[in-house]
Amino acid sequence: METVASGVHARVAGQQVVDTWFSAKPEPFKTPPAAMAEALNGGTIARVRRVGKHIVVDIARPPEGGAEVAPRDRPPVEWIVHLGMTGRLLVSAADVPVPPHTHAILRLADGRELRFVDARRFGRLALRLTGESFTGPGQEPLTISAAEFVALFRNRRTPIKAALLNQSLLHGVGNIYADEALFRAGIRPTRQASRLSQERLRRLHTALSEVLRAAIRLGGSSVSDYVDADGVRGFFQLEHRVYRRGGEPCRVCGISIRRIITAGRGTHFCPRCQR
DNA sequence: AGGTTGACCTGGACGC
DNA sequence: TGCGTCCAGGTCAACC
Repeated sequence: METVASGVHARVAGQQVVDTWFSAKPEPFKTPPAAMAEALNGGTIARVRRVGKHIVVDIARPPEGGAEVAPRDRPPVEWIVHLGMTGRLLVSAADVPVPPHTHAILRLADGRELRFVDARRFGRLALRLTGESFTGPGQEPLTISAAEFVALFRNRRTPIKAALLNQSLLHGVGNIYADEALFRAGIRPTRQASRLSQERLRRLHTALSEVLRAAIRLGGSSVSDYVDADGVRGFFQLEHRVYRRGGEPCRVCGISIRRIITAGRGTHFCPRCQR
């Protein structure tokens, strides 16, 4: 999400939205498409940023009314994009064919288009009109302190993997980075969070921060279809130690990586390196 | 209240 | 070719 947000920001910040189009599928829209169109048309993209797993597009809007009527200020809005599992946010020239499963198009003043494409329709689009800025449900994994991190998990009677994926605690850790951080911290994903020592929770805090920063540096993990705003894949998947490596040898000790289901998700770990 | 499970969707990979 | 099965960067509502 960080890679997508910074890439889209670099490409479209300052552009005016001259027209919008939305698909007829109901799933992607938490705000009705008509209301979204009304709020976005004529607005200017001030900034594109990441909040947890959400991408927030800040839209500044011109005053309402013309020469005859006294102009009325319109407050800025936030266009909230969640990519779900297969969502993409692409910036394309208008003559590039629109991919299948495109659900939203923002036509920009310079002729390019910002497109939201999502085959599985797990992604969501919404509009926020309220004054205060969107912060999301939990704490930011990249800025949380070690002490806050320990406090968040020390009383959770659930596998540490499930706790890491709980977005109301930490906002923005997904399945790949949960598995990779647990490997680097040497912690078995099934371990009850409340039974980990403060020392080990601190190690996990460090490992998570390092994994996320390394992934951002390499443009994200492209396991099957993740791409950035230009449709370019990331490279962090080449650094994965356990994710989707079930049956393959551990890069540290050589024994076979195991794949199990924890918290309803495919979970990968080394039985020797993670205790 | 906190924890766990299945449902929501489509498509790609693989086996027969 | 074609059909069935498993798998998937994530939430949610509905259960225990």
